[in-house]
Amino acid sequence: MEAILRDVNDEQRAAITHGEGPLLVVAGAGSGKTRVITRRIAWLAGLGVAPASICALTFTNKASREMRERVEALVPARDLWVCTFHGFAARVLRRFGERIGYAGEFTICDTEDRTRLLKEILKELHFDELRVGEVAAALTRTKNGLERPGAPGYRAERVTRVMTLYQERLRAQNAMDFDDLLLNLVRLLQEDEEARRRLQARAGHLLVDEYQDTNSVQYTILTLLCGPERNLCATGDPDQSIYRWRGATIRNILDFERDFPGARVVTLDRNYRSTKSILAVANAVIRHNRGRREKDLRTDNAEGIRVREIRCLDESDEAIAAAATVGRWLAAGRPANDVAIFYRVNAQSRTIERVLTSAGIPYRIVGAVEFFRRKEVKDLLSYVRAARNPSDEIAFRRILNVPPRGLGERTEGRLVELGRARGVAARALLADRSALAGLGRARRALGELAELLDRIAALPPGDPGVFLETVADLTGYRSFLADDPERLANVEELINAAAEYALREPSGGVDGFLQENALTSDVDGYDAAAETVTLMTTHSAKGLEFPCVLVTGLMEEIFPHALSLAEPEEVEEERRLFYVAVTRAREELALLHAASRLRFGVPTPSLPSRFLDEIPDALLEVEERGRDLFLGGEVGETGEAEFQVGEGAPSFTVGERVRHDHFGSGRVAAVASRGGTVRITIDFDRAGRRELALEFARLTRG
DNA sequence: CTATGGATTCTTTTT
DNA sequence: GAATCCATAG
Repeated sequence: MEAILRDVNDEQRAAITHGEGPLLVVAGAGSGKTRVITRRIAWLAGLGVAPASICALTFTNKASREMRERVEALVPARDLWVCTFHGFAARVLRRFGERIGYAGEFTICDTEDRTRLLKEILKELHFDELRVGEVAAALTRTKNGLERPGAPGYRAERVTRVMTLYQERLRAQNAMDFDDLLLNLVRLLQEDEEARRRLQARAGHLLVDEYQDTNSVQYTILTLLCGPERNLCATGDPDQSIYRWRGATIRNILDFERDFPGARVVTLDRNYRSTKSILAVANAVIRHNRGRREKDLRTDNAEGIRVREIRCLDESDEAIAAAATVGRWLAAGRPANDVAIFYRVNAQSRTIERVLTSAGIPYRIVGAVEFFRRKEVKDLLSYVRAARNPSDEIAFRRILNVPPRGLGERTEGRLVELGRARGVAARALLADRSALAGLGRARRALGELAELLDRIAALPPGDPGVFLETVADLTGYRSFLADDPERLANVEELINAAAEYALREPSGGVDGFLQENALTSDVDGYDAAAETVTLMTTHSAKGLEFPCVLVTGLMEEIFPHALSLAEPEEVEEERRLFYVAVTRAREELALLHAASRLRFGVPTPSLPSRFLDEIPDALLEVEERGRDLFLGGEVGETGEAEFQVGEGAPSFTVGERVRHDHFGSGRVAAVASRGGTVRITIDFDRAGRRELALEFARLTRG
């Protein structure tokens, strides 16, 4: 018990040890919020609350994984539910789905599946004037209960028709999209009293992280789930609300006391993460949001070094500046995983990657081209889906002609048409010889496909690793990809991921694996042990912290993003996003922007972000870059970054005396090449032994 | 039916 | 610049 209350302040203690009834923890960035939640769970367990009646919900997989790990460090957490809202819904619906009309092995459709389906419907109905993106947006808005009443008109009517058809098609395939998961959970909780009672027991103590990001559907889930006991502990920070576009309403957190009368409210505003310099920047910027309760984060941490603003020429130059800054940190002896680089949109990562690669700086991207969304991975998984859920037409049509077996558009169209006419899934037709009679030459190939799918369907579903291995084998997918080693490697990685899942969740089986990866974008924590710089969007950075942070692309129309500029409220959300970025940093923070950027491939002048103007000059150390200031980097004729390291990095021999800007003088103990970089180990006279990246260390002899 | 190249369109952020 | 769509040749 003592461990649970070690190193906590009065407010944190109050939250951790709060008894029954609703509790709201308004927790500023870096104020120990996760610590409070995890210890509160441990505290409850210590009081004798059964772990099986504690349930902690988060928004991202990353957050739930971290929370689970940290709880496990305190108490045995096997029976505890720690998962995302969507994960929770999927798990529940897998068990109770048939009570609201879904078969057990329903399919979860991702964004790509949704886009495909919508596109097809638009084509079918000849609604050429509607764009997929527009309909998709309307769909989510509607499902999240935010569609404004709006003027009913010809266009809106058509959108509604598409949405209705979309929903029917999903239903017919025994499939749900992400939004349906939550909606169906609401339906289950509302309509099925027994299920509700059982789930309420499961959520005897309900904890929700990032409460400011809940939307109205999630809010409904929470109120239904926490039942009359109302043992709901919500934590959040209005200043970090960044999912308005997904329907999140700050109202939920602002109205907590009204929604849950008698709630206790604890405010944590002491920051334990960042230096004073960094917090000053964060406070200065967020102050510009209106309609916000005045609150500054305070800290007893050191002043620290000033936040750096780096003015660059263009995107390549910005990437070079980022690499050079990272290089300096590495050279100063920081491990690479101390460092994170943030950007506003995923597309920005490409340039940075290129430069980091040529600079030999190891990096890892969190959530970019998501592993489970890659073509080859989705193809193989579609075989599994089609075999496990015979109604899954999206999956079936995806693999119909992959690898190519002479079944083209025509055949696909006929199959679908025929299926619709008979009211069965296209795949079911394969079993029916007479149905195929009119299909001419394709019949033979279809027969073979039917046999293949039957064989897959007959495989034991217990071990997903073996299952996928066999699927890759039976489909001939490997030889199909024979001359594409990168994709082939992805296939192997998928099989590995399945095998790993089998070890982690022995009872999950291939269906559990399907479900998990539908809700996971990349192979998280895949090489967590590796010493690498982390690249990610600012959205994915929420909840994390790093000693050294670089925020790139601080230009108008990027950050804040162009699409947010029309609405003041959306600009405020961008500002909160920037606030999130800044408050991730513990010790060092650099803010980068460029005078020019590529827009649809055309160089376009760009202004520094308004957020930079909101920071008082005195808080920033400005680094101005120009052609002659490049630290070994140069913009080549192609506009590509060519990162060269000085005059060819000088070589040193073991035993030689060297000098370093920061660490002073010392003796070379070892030189080794690792992962494309030359690492040099030096015994410094005063700083002790350090391993540095030679190319960035800027060592001199003597 | 497939492969190809040229035209077109596109851009937030996540589950 | 890149991904996706579409028309045309093989």
